[in-house]
Parts: sequence; structure tokens; C-alpha cells
Amino acid sequence: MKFEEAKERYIQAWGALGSQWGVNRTMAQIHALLMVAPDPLCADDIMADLNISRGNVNMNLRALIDWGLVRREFKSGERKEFFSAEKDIWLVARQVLIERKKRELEPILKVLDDVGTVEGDRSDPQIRAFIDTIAQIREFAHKTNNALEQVTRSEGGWFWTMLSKIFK
Amino acid sequence: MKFEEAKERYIQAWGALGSQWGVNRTMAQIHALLMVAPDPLCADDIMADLNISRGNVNMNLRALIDWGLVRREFKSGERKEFFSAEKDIWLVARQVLIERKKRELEPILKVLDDVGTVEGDRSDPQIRAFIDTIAQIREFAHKTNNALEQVTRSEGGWFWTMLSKIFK
DNA sequence: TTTAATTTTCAAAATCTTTTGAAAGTTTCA
DNA sequence: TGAAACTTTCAAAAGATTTTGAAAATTAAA
Repeated sequence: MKFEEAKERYIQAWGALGSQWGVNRTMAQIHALLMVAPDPLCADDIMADLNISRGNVNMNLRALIDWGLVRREFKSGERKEFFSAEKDIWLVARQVLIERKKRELEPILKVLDDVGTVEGDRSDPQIRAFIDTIAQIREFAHKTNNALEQVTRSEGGWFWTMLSKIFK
Repeated sequence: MKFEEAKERYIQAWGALGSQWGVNRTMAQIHALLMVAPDPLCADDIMADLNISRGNVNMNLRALIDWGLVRREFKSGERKEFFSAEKDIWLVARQVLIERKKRELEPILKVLDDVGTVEGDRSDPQIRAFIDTIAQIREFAHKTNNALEQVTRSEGGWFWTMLSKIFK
């Protein structure tokens, strides 16, 4: 396979993966592009490579920065901004876990804690089933949250450690 | 909080969570509803509860069955079909991991294996960076795939086991 | 077989999300 | 300061996804 074709296939696949996991396809594609770029890229580079508008590039770059996956870079002698992505995939995964935990797991924890305090007749099968299932989900969510907390605390080799623990 | 309000909050939150993770909001809501229902529900029950059309209920129920999260139930003396969801949240999580692994992780593994064989001048920084990053992602993806394979193989208490290993 | 109950399908409509592009804003340099 | 280079914003357009609802298909009882 030629380089251009391989790069295209990889970027498309990464975009599709993002889509399936609720991440904007273009955001994932920009991320994919930056991950394989040997040097930081500017907005025009990304516009040309992915064939998208300046506004689109700008918005998605800011989202990536907000997710902690992309950094602004300043090149001496250049007026415009450049951007680069973390290349260590373990650190990328860690950062994604940290953000999704904060953005998605923690808010639902709050809801589960709230609705777990429902008042009502516990002999009503509707209410009893609700309370039981919520208690179970709540326990699961808290345990998952704690596990992620631990796992993302250690910066280096955390996933290796975890994997070797699972397998042994 | 009253039961109806709590149930509503929980179903909305579950739907939003699904959305954020690339799952149809209504599909997640139907799943949420079935998880707290003490007995199997029929299409009309779900239509009434969530205020959605019959076609919508039908399509999303079939998707849930396809994901292995909902079962058809037959009630004696009743002509219509009823539906129930697995209530053990650990088994639900396991099933979701199994399906996402199959649907999303494995296809990208194939792409990474393919694009890793790119031909070209390794002294070109573009090509070198591409090959290096792909190799890293590929290793990560394969390790994750193997870990999930192991973790989802054991039916009971798998997650507990994993969690206790992470913490010890 | 006929009829009634129920489920499934899918084209069109509604809704939601993403993208564009041009105007406004900001920064840098002469 | 003024002008050029560059970035940001956001309303409108395009595009994608979801939902509806009525017709077709299926199933079970009479």
C-alpha cells in the first residue's frame, strides 16, 4: 500500500471510530492527522489535507485542546499558530478516560445518587424494582469511577500495569 | 423525590449517556425503562411511557435484541409479544463490551494491520512518523483487544475480579 | 378460509448536528 | 497609528439521523 493511501485509510477509520463513540468525525480526523504528523501543522495544512473550511478546523482544534489532546505550538519566525498532538497512545487513552469520566460518568453518578432517594411504598413492585436496579447501577458506577480514578492517577505505564494484573 | 419524577430523571439521564456514547437516545431510554420494569412490557406500554411511535419502538427493540440486551418474552394467554432486559448491570456491561469489541475495535484492528504494511522510504520523516505512530496504536489496540477477550470470557464476577486486581 | 390482532417496513417529514464562509475581532509589525 | 496577517464567531445552509405513521406482512383464532 502506498503512503498516501494508507494515511487516508487510517484517517477515515479513526474518524469512523470517533463517530461511533459520540465524537465529531472531523475532530477525530484532525486528531488522527496530527498524531502522524512529524511536525506541528497550521490551520491551512489541516484545511488542505482534509478538505474542510477554516471555521471547521478552528472549532475542532479548540475542542481538541479543550479535551487536552492537542497543544498550540509557536514556531519562531512564523506569525501563525501551529498545533501538535500527543503521540504516546497510552497517554492519549488516559486523557480520554479522564475527560469522559469527568464529563459523562460523574454527572450520571449525581443523578443516580439523587433518584436513589426516591420516596414511596416499597411493597409496590414498580417502586421496589426501581430502587433495586438503581442501587445496583449506582454501586457499579461508583466502583467504575473509583477504578478510573486510580488507573488515571499514575501517569506512566498505568495501562501496562493494569493489563498485566488482569492477565496474571 | 416522587417515583414518577425519579423514573423520568433516570430515563432521561440514561438516554443522554447513550447519546454521548454513540447510541441512539431512544434505544437507551427503552433499555432504561425495561431495566426498572418489574415485569416484561409490550410495545404499547413502551409507546405510552416514552411517548413515541410504534415504528420507533419496534426498530429500537430489535436493535436492543441484536445487541443481546433485551429478550422477547411470551406470556401465556396473551397474543402480543413482551420484552424484558437483563437486570444484572455487570452482565449488561459485559455484553456491551463484547458487542463494541466486535463491532468497533476489531474492524479498526484490521485497518491498523493493513496500513502498518505501508511501503516507502523510511528516511522520509512523514513516512517514518506514520509507521511509528501506527505501530504504537496497533500494539495498544491489540493489547486492549486481548484484555477485553479475557475479561469478557468469565461470565460471573469478572469485573469485581478486575477491580480488586487494580486496587491491590 | 376469513377475520382480527399484531408486527414490520420504509418513504417522507421532522429534528438534530455539522459545516461553511464571510464579517468581526485580534495580533503583530512597519 | 495603520495595515496586513491571522484567528474567531456564528447565522445560515447542508447534511445526517431519527421519528412518524400508514400500508404491507405476518400470525393466530374463529
